Amino acid sequence: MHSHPSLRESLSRSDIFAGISVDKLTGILNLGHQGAYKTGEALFFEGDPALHFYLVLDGRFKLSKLHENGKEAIVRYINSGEMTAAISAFKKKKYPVTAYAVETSTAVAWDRETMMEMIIHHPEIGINLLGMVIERMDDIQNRYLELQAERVEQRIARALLRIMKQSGRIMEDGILIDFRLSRQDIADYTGTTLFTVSRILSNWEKKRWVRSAREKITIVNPHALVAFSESG
Amino acid sequence: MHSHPSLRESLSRSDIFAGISVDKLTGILNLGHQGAYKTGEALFFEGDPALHFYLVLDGRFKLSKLHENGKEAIVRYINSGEMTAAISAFKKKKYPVTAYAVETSTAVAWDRETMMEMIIHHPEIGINLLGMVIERMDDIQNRYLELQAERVEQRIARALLRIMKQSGRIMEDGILIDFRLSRQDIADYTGTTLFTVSRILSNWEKKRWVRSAREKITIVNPHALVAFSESG
DNA sequence: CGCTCTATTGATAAACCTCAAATACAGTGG
DNA sequence: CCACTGTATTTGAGGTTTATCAATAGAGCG
Repeated sequence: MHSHPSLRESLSRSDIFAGISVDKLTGILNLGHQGAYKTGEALFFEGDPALHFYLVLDGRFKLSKLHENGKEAIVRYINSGEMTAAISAFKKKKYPVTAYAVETSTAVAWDRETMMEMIIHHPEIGINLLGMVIERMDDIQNRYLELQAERVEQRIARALLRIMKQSGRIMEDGILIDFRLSRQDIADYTGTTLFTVSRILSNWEKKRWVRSAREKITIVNPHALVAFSESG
Repeated sequence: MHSHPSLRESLSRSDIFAGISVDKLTGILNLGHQGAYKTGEALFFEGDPALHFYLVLDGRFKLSKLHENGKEAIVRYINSGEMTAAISAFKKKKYPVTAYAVETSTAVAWDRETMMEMIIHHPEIGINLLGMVIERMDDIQNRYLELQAERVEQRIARALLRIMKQSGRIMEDGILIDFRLSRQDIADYTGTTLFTVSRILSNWEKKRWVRSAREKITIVNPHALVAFSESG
């Protein structure tokens, strides 16, 4: 079957399926389910019974957790080419995890059993997955440490730099963060309030470190931000 | 080779090697390096060049990260039967991760290559590892959310309950946390200061929720703590 | 019995949240 | 093209939580 050639392209470019031969990829592909998602739509809710492993082909999702007191924490952004898994793939859990599309997006999904089959037949996939998860774990552990050890302003600096690295687009006047990112989003990502984010961004705007509009942020002076984020 | 029978016992009881046949286990064992660690000794520093995957046979370690400003965050405790990996198994990283023995402990270690070999030959191990890492990820993500969304007192309540579940020993007068746990440790685990922890524990002691001595804590009324941790 | 490490407690201050009110902006339908 | 409506954002005032600093007390160890 020679159906999805560009899709197969995406797969072989992803970290997870790197090094898997073309015919194997075709087989893997045929086991997955493709879907399209509009902004705000959920890729999965925690507890989704059927599909558990997702590869983002195009677009971007935000992975967030909702606390019972109403506060939301953005765990990470999942960009195209990246995978994510609903934790319930392995276990039921307390606070719901949800992946919302941040822009129009497409993704492929596999259910748990299929994925396990794939790993059994191609252990490299398991190793790649393991590497990915360990890397993410390291990321969240670092942010956990930063949340404990740093002040809000420093955390926001790091957040912007992280997001910039992943999703920045170079423009003449700086590096534009290439999707709708509100003050509230930044607050949820850094563990503060939209008010505090607003004040800090205003302050940075005066210093010409950033320029911002409604849900759009351009980093004008990344160097200054880096220096600040590292010195506190 | 019929050397370490009790060690093999430990392996087959661990989540990672569950379902692996006895002769395979013997082979796996012979590839690992055993070590003994006194309280305070490091199982690994991040960047340890040789050994990367560790199974705790006996005792307990604390996995912590040190921020450049001197603050320490305890990422989790690793109890006997549990595995942990130095992240540098896959990538170099910024803040050092270190695993310190909290009591006299023993562990087996495998290097990266050996572990990869094992996974290639026994993909179930890869799947088990993946499940373990995803579960830990879920744990740290939950704590990340709680750190953002909850007040100190609530976080300390949850911390004590978590640690109690993992390492509690039932006594006549309550559930004793069975290793040296200082106010500073609790502070590093919950993202606060030893002073605040001390005040809160004193307060709880008045309410008869806990009893505490130097580096020893007994939970007298777990029910009250649970109720408090869930209501805020 | 002195030394060192841990814990307690009080006073003070800083960082940040909360709430309120005003303003700016984007998209929509006429 | 414009008015309208619903968000997003800004900014200020005031309060709360929690960190910081200092000083003291207690526990274990050689």
